[in-house]
Amino acid sequence: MKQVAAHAQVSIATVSFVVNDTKPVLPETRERILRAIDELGYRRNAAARALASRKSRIIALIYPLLDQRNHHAFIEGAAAVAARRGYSLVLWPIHSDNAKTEITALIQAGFADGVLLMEVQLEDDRVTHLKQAKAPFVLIGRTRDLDGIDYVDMDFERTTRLAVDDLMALGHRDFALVVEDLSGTPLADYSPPIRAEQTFDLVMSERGLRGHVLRLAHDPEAVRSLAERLMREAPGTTAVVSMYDEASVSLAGGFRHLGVRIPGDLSIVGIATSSTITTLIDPALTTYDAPGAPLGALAADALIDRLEGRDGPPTQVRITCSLRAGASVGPAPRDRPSLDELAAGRADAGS
Amino acid sequence: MKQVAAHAQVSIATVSFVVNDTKPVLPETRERILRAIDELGYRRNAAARALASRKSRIIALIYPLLDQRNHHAFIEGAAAVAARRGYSLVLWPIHSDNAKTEITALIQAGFADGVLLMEVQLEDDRVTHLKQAKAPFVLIGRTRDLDGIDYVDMDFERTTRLAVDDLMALGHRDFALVVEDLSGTPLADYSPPIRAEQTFDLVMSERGLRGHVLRLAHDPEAVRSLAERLMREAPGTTAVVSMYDEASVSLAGGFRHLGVRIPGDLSIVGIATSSTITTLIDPALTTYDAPGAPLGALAADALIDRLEGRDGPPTQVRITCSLRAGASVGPAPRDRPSLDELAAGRADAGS
DNA sequence: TTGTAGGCGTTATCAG
DNA sequence: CTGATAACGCCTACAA
Repeated sequence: MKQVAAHAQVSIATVSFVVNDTKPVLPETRERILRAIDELGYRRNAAARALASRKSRIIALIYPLLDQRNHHAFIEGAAAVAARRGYSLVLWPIHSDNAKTEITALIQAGFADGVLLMEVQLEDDRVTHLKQAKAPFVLIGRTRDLDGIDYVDMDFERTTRLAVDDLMALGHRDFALVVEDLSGTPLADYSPPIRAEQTFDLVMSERGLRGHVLRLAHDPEAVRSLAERLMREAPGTTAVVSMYDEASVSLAGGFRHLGVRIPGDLSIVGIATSSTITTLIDPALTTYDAPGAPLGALAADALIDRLEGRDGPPTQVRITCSLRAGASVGPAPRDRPSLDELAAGRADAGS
Repeated sequence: MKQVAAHAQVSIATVSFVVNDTKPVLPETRERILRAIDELGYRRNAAARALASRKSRIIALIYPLLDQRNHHAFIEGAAAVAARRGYSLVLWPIHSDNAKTEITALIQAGFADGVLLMEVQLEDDRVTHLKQAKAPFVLIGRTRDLDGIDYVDMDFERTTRLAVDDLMALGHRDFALVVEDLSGTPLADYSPPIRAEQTFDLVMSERGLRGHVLRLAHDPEAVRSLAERLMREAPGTTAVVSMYDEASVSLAGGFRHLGVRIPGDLSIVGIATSSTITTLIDPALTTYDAPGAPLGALAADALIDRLEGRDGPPTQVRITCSLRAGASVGPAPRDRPSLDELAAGRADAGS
């Protein structure tokens, strides 16, 4: 910086002013400085800057290591906004075991100015730590207590209703919902499946529909045999709403194998879908896609707003998943035999 | 730090010595200092430390945004090693468009001491930039020119041979290989599928086997119709080696639907498998799993070694994928009709 | 609009 | 083994 100042015949302070755009500088001086910067290939030192300004201009996205979800779209959305606003988004992998230490270290060391937290649980220790450390943060997802908390989230309630309504309009009356059963895992308190299930139950009773819930542990064998299970537990089902992408794959494949036609005999839709695997299902799954990129962008914007001193009411946004047409949905079949009879019949024909 | 020094009645220098373990300190003084640190809840400031020592103790894993691969295991391996050795691993999302700017910024700004680079292409601009910026780096994957370069990689050659050999031992003589066709994408020059294909061709001719290669673009329709395509192009195939997880899912599902029994009529194995989706295939896919965690760990270790001044020959490691048994492999069928005849026969029976 | 100068919190060198 | 103290590179009142 000294060299740049000398080269442009100004003081080092002036260089700082143009580099940070923090004070007005005559166009010609600015020009001279920029040229000097360019010629000398100068880049400001992040550590020194952070030390002097007490701001790192880094936002940390706490990156859940225990988890196999697909966060790509979300990260992209957040990274784009961060870049546009002069921040760096950094993914900080932490184990939930030592969350406390790592989070306070992250903040107290001044490494990050603020935090984006994903895979939020209804009661989430990390949120407590973040509050204690007085770190600005924005949740992706929701805790039970949302008072004064910035968050962005998918609107699972509306998405669930939307999916059911669309299927109802096609004449379906017998529903099943597939959700992950996370009890016993570190994500036991993760709310999306819980909320989807509650909404589903509610809608079913409101509309006088039949609804069966399939909670499915993250266990290959359980997932693989899902079609058989549905057939057994709710053979009258004509429409399945699945919030578990891998299960959707298995379900479609399993029924196809059993001779149940999709969507002729059974309609399937995915909700809150984030993996591309569903496009590979045959027929391609109709989904209500998770709005990953917009959520990431909103979260980053909200956080940076806070960092830059915007106060006011918390950002609390929910986005409904949007429909991506596939070929797995059709009108409710008339007088279709139960799924097990159907499968048995087709099996006879095929033997 | 001043407060801690006062509280423990030593100089601030001494505090630094115990905090960094950089000079011998009397056990009792150290004890006093540690206690003071604890009582005051002191944590050293990352920026100041980086500024004074000219080291950030951060290693950046350049995180490919364009890509949907599953890097979880790898990241976990690297993060664990980094933590153990007192470094922070940070994932730095960059678009390949402005790779040059972002990489030099990352290094010149002193943000990271070194870089881990994944999804390496045979000719990779980012490597050039890294060299220019004189940044210590370790590749996960390989460039064409490896002279003096630290890298860790999967051994696709040996893995491919291994898979073929195991299938040969079961009597298979008619092979097909499924690889991603990345031409026309930003990853066009990504070497794993290229090398697997070359090895496959080589092994086939060495052993006098029949081998058919299916290059498959990342296109839902193409993936979905894979079984039909194989049936058409290489109806004599009895064993498929797939390096494309999504395609494996589609293939297994497709053949099951066509009445081709797995593994009775056709064996399928996955190689370099990194997603858990293959466990959901029915029957569960037999795979040679990508050694993500060990590779990540090795890469991080190699990088930190460099950062800490170990010189000597470059780390150049290749790890072969290890077998995870599934139920998709069996002995070669005797006198099996061609796949299309088989499917036609079963379809007749079923209609 | 620009310059001066005092930190920012640590590390590291050099004495003691 | 411990203590002073000069950097580290930049930001930011405060002056001019």
